[in-house]
Amino acid sequence: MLTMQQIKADPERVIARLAVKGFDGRDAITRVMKLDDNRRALQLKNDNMAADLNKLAASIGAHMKAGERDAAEAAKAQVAAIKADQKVIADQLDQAEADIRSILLNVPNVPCDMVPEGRTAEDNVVEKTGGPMPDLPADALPHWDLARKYNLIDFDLGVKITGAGFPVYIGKGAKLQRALIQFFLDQASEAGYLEIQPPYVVNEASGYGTGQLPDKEAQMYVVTLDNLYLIPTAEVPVTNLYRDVILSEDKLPIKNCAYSACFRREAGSYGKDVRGLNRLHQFDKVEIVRIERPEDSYAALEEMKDHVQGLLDKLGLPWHILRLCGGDMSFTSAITFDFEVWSAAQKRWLEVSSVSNFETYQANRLKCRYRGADKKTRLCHTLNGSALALPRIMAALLENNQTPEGIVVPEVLRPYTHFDIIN
RNA sequence: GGAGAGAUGGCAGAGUGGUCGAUUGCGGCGGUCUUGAAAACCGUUGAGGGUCACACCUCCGGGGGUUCGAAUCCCUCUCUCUCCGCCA
Repeated sequence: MLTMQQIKADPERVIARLAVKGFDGRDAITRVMKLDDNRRALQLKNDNMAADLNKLAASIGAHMKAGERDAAEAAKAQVAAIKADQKVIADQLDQAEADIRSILLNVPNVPCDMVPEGRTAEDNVVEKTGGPMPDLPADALPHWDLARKYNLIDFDLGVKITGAGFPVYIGKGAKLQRALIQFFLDQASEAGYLEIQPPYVVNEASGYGTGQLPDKEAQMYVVTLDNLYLIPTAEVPVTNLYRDVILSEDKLPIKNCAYSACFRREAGSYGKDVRGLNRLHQFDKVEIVRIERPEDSYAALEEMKDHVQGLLDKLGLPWHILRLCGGDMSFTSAITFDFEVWSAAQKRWLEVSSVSNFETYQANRLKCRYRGADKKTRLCHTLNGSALALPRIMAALLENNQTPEGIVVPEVLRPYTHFDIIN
């Protein structure tokens, strides 16, 4: 959530930038500023009354000791009078704080200056393109047919034991998955990310920390008996490691990576969007997370983009980077770059990574701060990105690398798969 | 699942109604001493609100209550630990 400081620093700019996200924030921002003025006035009144009460309470003790019963009783009467008034003020103060919070929770993050205007995915800007475009024959198969042909993935078995969107990987399909995970983790380690193996289930507080709650509980699987949530991404447990902490500045930047299974309910899509591996309820992903000093976060973002691009280049996949327009960005992000790979048989781009800077938006809710050289505590910037999500990488690899002899495994994966072709 | 104990500052650990935002130790920071370091000694060291800066206010797991006054008493919730049972 936004901080009062950043709103008060330049409310007009905040309103103008929120409009880029298609969010009309004028009402919310003006109201929240008024409420905050009111809150400060109430706070002052409340504090002064509390100070008086403290003094009176102390004086009662002194009077009692001195045996001055009457003076003590008089002070008690005074206390009772002030307390009644203070109760009213305190209630108003609580209300003002609650109002501010509930407004701010519904205001999205402010997109940074680099974010282009636009409403939908159509308005995203292609920033960069790379990788070799495959030249497949007209009868090239989509990955779901390849998966069946080579017995790599069984979607029907998944339906039998769990339901749609829970594929079963078999044989070389399973090994290719494992190879990709290990490859991604090794690459991240090499780039200086500390590997974390987090729980796949988190508590309510963590859900709030990264913003899945209170809004998006419908997108998560919930273990109601224990009030726990299956993680939709490793971002949730890993980022929450830094909830309610004050880091010393020399600990920054923090660079973590984590493999996890990810669970998403994602109801509401259909057709070719959900065919095969395109959209699943359970999938695997390696995530990178960074905690940065504010002045370093945009350099970090570039580094993360380079890292993801490097992975795609090493796998030999054709990719492009989209700079998301305001309307297509997530609620919490200040800027997001999506990586898509070309799926040659489906003839469409598939999103495989999303790299974002949240600036202080997430850190504010998490209370993730650091202490600078001046001893002051400040909010960190948080960033994360997929590096990478497996299913669509798998889909593109299968489709793009199909040959009459079989599916060729990219060079970099062979040390992990121990085979170089699927046939 | 059964029984018991506990939750206090970065950590350890005192504190059972007022002088306690909290003894002490460790750790951190600054200094004295030293060529330098260690040791020793001295000082300092939680967070949030508020203020130009002070003052002042709040916070001893969360919430509620008793009291003029609560870390301390009562209720309640959550979590952790120990023992037993079950178990990869």
